[in-house]
Amino acid sequence: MSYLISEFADKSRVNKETIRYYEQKKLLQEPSRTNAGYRTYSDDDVKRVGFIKRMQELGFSLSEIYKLLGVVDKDEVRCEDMFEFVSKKEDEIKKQIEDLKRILTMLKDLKQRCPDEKKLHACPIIESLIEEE
Amino acid sequence: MSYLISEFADKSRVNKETIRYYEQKKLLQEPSRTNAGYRTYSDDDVKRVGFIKRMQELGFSLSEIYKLLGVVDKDEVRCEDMFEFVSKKEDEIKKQIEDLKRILTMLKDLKQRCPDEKKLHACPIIESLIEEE
DNA sequence: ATTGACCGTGTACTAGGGTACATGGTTTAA
DNA sequence: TTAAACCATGTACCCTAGTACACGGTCAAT
Repeated sequence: MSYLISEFADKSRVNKETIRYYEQKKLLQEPSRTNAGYRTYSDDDVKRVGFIKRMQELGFSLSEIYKLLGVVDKDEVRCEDMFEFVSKKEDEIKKQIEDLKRILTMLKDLKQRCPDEKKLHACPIIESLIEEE
Repeated sequence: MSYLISEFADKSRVNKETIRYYEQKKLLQEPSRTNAGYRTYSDDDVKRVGFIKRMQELGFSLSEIYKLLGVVDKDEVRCEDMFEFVSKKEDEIKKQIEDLKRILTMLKDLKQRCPDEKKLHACPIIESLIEEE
């Protein structure tokens, strides 16, 4: 099974420009080519894009995914590396959730204490955010 | 206490280019100037930049912060629909928290697949992310 | 033989949040 | 008075994660 770029992109559920972009960013290895120079791809490549997309959904940036793929490609995959990588991300996400909860509280306060414009102009929440050190 | 731009930027812990950028984006009002045309700033301006930075950390974009600063500046126009603005932001944040919690669950699931003695095994995280649905 | 649907490359564009630099004026100290 | 260390403006450039063209080659069918 060998695909040209459009079919490959469809199978991977991304645009073909994105495929070229991933190649440029070295997330995909240089593909083999037909005599005419057309890129050709395999089912393994489809899996690789799937991996990239899943990692993205988990909140990893392309450069983080690049690092991980580098490890995968070198076959130096130690479970420990991946475990640490995921653990670090977990901490990041936990912190983000805590921050968002704090804002939520602040927004609720703002709505309750300053239900109209007049009160807004002397809103103690904004004041306290400005004063805080 | 009046500062030239470099001292002000240092006190606010941002670059002086960022100060000019914020001025351009109307997050900072036009500063007063010396005879030579040099911008001068006060301690209140330092507090204002502090507010901007704190709000940014909490996930607000500069244009959202601009709107919120309308309260501080007692600007009727920017304060219009503040209640709706805050309500909308509240919903957004709630959704973000739900998304992040979902991701957190997924990350935890991934970690649970790791064997106890991590160095001895092929990584099940990579395997489960690379295999198709 | 020509049309249309592919493919290739390179470049430019998006938004958000800045950063860097070129060119020139001002202030301060030796 | 001249050099360093500021300041001004404007423009170009960086990143992220792509998207959109323009211009040209290739291939299959009519």
